[in-house]
Amino acid sequence: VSNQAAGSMARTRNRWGEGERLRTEILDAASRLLSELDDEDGLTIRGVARATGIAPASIYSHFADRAALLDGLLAHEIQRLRERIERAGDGDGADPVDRAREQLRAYCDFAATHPGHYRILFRRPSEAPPSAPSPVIEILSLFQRSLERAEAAGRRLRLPADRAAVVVFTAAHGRMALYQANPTERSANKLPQFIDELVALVLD
Amino acid sequence: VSNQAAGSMARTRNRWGEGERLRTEILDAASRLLSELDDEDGLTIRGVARATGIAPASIYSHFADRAALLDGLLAHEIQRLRERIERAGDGDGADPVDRAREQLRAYCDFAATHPGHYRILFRRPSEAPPSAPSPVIEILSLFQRSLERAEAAGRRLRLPADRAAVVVFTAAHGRMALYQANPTERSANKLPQFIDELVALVLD
DNA sequence: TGTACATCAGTGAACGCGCGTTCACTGATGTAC
DNA sequence: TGTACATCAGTGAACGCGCGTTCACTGATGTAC
Repeated sequence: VSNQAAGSMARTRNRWGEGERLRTEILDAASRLLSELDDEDGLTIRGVARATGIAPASIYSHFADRAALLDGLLAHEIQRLRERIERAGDGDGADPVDRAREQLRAYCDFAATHPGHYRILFRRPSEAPPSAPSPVIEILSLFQRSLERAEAAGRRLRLPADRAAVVVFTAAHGRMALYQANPTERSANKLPQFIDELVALVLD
Repeated sequence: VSNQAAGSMARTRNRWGEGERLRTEILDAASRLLSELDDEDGLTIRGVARATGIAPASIYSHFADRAALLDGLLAHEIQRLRERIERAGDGDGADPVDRAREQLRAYCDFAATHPGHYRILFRRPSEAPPSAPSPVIEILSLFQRSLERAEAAGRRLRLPADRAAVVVFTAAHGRMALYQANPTERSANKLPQFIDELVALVLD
């Protein structure tokens, strides 16, 4: 049974004690919607309810309000991206620099193929105090750890690993933001070259 | 006479033949609004009209619709930023690398102090065909020219100037986007260091 | 010089719409005795 | 085993709101004769 279809498709309600499953269904539907709209403005309570196949009021059993829904979606997407990057770094090739490069590729690939999901990652959660670190910092840490492993394996960096990670991560993000503002095929083709140059720049 | 005040302040209408002046007033009011909201969602026809001190219908004499208004605002802000960067590069210090660094500083400073204006720069204009270059490319070109001047003055780069410009610009943009998602004082204090590292990375 | 008319800058009221949120509810499934 | 009741998952209708856009208009300033 598919829930992604519009109106006519009836949803079978969850069984007793399984009400929490709807939370995941809502997030999945919102995620699907985000990939079509590629813009969080279109992510409305009513729109998500339509995409999930439920009544708008049903959202409120699982999220306090629209802001909480977007926060939940952000956490959902951050986790998806983190898993992808970690998997990309698990390659059996022993060279830690190659693995860091693979992680960078996974990051850029996610941004290129899921622009809507990517954009939401940089939202500041609404409930969090201004002092709390943005969730994207988690992603930055992944790159930092990879560079530290490369250093531990004897590769020399031109900057301390934490600073090099900031350069690599911000350049990748900036590049993808630029690509999203101007997604030409020519630009997409140059992405691998960009990644290679970026890694080469921080290596000694 | 100030137009920035709310309702009670009456606006004196422009004289015959000077109707075009309202266009600028609208863009200025929208720009002011953008710096308060730091979010383009809040930029509504009615909101801009309120900030300008005119009736919503009056916007339509100068902009076809809301999308055209946002396009006009984008062009307005791009020009402001370009002027700042060009002025920063006009320093009397002869060293072209110092001048490039100053331009980069001006760029980051604009992003840090005008987050709302900065964010709108990466909007894709609505009327433009998908093949048209995004207006931010203009800014990228400024950095490329600076690096080419440095090369012409005998400084060696680790990458061709056009590729180095992409790295420098995207890293700066990514860094500022990260800062906006997570604007801590600690992060702001490290900005000069980041800029220095970035310039050093592309130099041989 | 007067006067009829055109043009200009801008308005006020109304339209239909989709939104976030609330509230009393329904019907199925579990539990206590 | 039956039965009264509690709890669960989820609904339908309604609310008030601000939005983009349209339309016929107003009053001041210019121009033709």
